Amino acid sequence: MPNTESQAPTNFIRDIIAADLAVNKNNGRVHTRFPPEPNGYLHIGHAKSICLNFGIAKEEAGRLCNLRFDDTNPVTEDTEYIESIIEDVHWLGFDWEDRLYYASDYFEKLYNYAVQLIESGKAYVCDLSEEEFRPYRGTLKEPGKDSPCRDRSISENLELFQKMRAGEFDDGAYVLRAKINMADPNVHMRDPVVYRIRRATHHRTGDAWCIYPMYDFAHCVSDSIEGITHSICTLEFEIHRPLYDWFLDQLNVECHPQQIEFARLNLGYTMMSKRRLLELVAEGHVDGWDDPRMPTISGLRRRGYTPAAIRNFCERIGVTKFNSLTDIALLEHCVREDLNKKSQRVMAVLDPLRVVIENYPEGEVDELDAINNPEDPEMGTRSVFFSREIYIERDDFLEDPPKKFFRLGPGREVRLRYGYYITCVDAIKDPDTGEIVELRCTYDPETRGGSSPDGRKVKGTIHWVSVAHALNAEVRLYDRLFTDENPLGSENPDNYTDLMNPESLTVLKPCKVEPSTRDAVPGDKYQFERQGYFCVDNDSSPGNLIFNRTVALRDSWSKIAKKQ
RNA sequence: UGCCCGAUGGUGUAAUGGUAGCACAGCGGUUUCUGGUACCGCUAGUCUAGGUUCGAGUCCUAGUCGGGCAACCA
Repeated sequence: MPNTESQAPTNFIRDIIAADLAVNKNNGRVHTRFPPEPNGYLHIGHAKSICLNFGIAKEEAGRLCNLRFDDTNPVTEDTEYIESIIEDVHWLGFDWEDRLYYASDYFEKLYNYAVQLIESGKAYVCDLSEEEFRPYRGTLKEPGKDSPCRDRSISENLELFQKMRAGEFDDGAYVLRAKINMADPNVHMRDPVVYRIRRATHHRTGDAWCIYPMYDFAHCVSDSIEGITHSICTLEFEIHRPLYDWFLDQLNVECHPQQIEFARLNLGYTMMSKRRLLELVAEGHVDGWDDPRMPTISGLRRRGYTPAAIRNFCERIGVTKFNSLTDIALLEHCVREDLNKKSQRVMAVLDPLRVVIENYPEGEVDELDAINNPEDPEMGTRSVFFSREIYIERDDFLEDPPKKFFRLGPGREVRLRYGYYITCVDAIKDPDTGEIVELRCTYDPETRGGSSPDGRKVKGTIHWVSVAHALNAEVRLYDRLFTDENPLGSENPDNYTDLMNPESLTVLKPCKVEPSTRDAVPGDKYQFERQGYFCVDNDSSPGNLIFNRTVALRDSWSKIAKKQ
């Protein structure tokens, strides 16, 4: 079935696949894979790759996409990351059926392929240490020179490699190198390391191995083993492609996938480096991988983003080979668009100002009808409770309202959403600070439900919550994590923590929310009318409601106010 | 002075030799019991110089600018 969510725009990778299909390459098969290393949590940049790889597979029946963990470096990898990655890819809405693989599953095969390489004289065991080898590698401009071990006999290489596996040498004492060309202008082709000795307990194979294959060898062979047709990766691997092809050519395998590179996602005011993200977590600059300010999938989930919004974003940004910096406003647009259609509306007062309706009888309660979602009548209606004392938003009242301010002011009339028209008759101030502590208003009983029999118009409608019925809640407002659009793009990328936004988190407490949210559970999403989309946080509980602001509503008043 | 890749409005992208289009952002308007949504309109672009062609964003040449590459990381 074609993708019904949106007609996916074409891109150069789809074009390549279409061209391959046209000449019946791979017998018409299309098989991709998403190959994360389990050394960190997935971020929105990985979502781009996931949507691309799984998206291509989803396009037509018979196409497949594997999930494969590229777990060849036990030092940095962990099962915690495996679990989070599996959860995140599923949450995004993709499925690999029974094709969950690990490069570590192929360790034995990989070893045998390495032996094959040695036997054909294409690899040798080198006893130069990392440091000793450095001068042999040459520079970007100058060729390297051959290792003294380069001409070791095949039988000796075989024996040494076997002993490497058997644990007879110290870490780093020997490596297996591909015998390619020390003068190649591409430094990755200058006899790259294929296997290194590393006594580290692997999260899946334990201590079964003390030698581990390098990426360039493990990755192409793993792709080949799985019958991958199109091996899609990011631009920084472009320079590795000749090596990818070299290994598969030497090994004479039946499946030789085509590596295709695309530009990774860069998003403004955040960063996509797993290493840097890990630092933010480890150094306590954020609350964890799922801190709602993080660009991780788990952070976005906790923030209230939906899988559909993220998938849609990934479609819209396109796929090219050009390094770009995507405007965060596009991501925000995508969540608003999705949440607007789906969210239950509710009234919540974030910065409460008490209002007494002087002519409303004490002790009386009115039950009013409110629409749950004007975008979706099927979501029905609910009751909101009105009484003599209510809270309104502090910034919905101005003592000296400027032009075009449609809300409350002395002597002004506004509509309470789904309620009555009220007119402000007095503003009571704290005698010491001058701060307004309470408003005195009157209501027009004829305007119940929000319209007047005489047809008079009010320009403003404001949200409110009955004091007697309001629930207390904590509300967490989030802003961009960095003050710089490209925090790692400065001259000194190491100082990125200097660029962190001290106001990225604002906690509001106590806020006043409608009683209909009483039983809200983590993950529940609401639109707080006139304010934004909010999501119940993981820390929330029935007696202690906590909401995260996913994204604010578009606010044209703030633009007008700024201009004045 | 090495190798690889790239260049289209402010941003992200489309146009496969034939009217430079879409989305976001910005600006203006209509509708509205959310200053939301929806709808309408406006602003704004082919890195430069040559060449091929009836015709070039697209092909060729030269230049300019940007990114990547020298881990026993992926």
